[in-house]
Amino acid sequence: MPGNAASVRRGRKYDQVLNGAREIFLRDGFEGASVDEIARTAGVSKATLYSYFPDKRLLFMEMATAQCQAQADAVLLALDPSQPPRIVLRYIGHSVLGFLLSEMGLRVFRICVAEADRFPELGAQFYECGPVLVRNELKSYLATAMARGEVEIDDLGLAADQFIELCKADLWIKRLFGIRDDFSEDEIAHVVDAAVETFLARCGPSN
Amino acid sequence: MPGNAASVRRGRKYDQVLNGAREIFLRDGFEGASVDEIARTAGVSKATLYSYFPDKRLLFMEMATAQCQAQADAVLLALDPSQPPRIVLRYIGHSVLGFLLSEMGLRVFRICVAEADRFPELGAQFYECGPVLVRNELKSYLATAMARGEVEIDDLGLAADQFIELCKADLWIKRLFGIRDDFSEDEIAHVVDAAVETFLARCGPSN
DNA sequence: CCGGATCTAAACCGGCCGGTCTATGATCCA
DNA sequence: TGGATCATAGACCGGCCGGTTTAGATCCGG
Repeated sequence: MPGNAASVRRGRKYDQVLNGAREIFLRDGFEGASVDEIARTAGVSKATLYSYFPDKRLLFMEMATAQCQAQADAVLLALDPSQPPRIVLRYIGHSVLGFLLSEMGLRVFRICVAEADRFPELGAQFYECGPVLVRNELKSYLATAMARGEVEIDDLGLAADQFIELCKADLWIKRLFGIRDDFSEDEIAHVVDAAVETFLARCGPSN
Repeated sequence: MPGNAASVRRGRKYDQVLNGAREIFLRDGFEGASVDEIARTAGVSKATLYSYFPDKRLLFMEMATAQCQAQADAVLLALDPSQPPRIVLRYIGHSVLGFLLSEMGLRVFRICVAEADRFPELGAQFYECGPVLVRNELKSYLATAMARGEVEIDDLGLAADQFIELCKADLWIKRLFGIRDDFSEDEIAHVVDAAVETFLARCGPSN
């Protein structure tokens, strides 16, 4: 359930405030965003905003974790563990890259990374709500695939991490540092396919 | 040569200012760092600081790129291309992870990521001075190794990126989000070895 | 020992920010 | 209908920041 942090009130204007917060935080970052502008964008007075959220940081956390949850849930919903590795890995690769390369994924990641040391709960919460969920799902899929004899893996957790990392190759770092802004479906498919090939070369059935 | 940005003056106090800037920026981030404190730490008056660097952003860029250059150069210096893939890949893996997991590497990365969109030249410059150098060196090593028949690769650039990404698995994201602060040599060696194995499983000599 | 360049401390400026408070208006339920 | 709760606009506060300026100290080559 979404009630992560203490003393966040629910009520009629809750979503309204959160939407305004998302828009401004993602546009301007945590430090760059002004509470006045969030309130204005949300169509709410500053006093109202502060009656729902005790301070700026809690407001940001609530927004960021809601985004991650929604994203991770959407990915996991459509995953079919009965499919063979090539299919499932490609699906996960495209999902993960789709989020990481998207405007929202990029900005949430940037802000969480930037604020992680001045605001440690945020880093942990982001990690739990996003990367960990996908990683665990992939891990348990790999376990079932191994039970079917489709792959052969000793360290499931590390293997899952390796595959996720493989998917990021080239594209993600360029996006992160603004070298490139968007990528064709072909480019993404190329990287994902290469990730699948490399991954299965080590633990695939031919092994 | 270090003269990247326009209108940065050289002089007696140049390094002094840069050292103060490094200390405060890495401790507090870009927004968090105050120019007053940088000047104080550097043992220099604010007026002097502004006579060397036209503004805070240029000062930060100069500091960040100097750090990256130094780091990348140190790695590349000790690389011996005549060694076989397992040796060279392990060396590069340990070097890259050593930097990424270090206090300085972490902070430089965090700040550059955070400021990349409000400050696009910084993202590009960091990318060029750090990741790209290592990637290119690895790429050209892979080319020579392929000439010796030790590996078989069609897309050298993508392969280099894949290996770097494989090295990050598990450890780096935990460090980035503050889940863990330090890692044993054994943990690092385990991840690097797994990266080498996965990488060579696809393109190694047995293939 | 002089004179220009360099450095210094500290005051100063305009501006923005997070957060509080006040005084008024809307809503709702008994 | 009346009173309590909730929302509103916006003034207000203390504080910090990047950057400029001033007025004087210090250095150094000739």
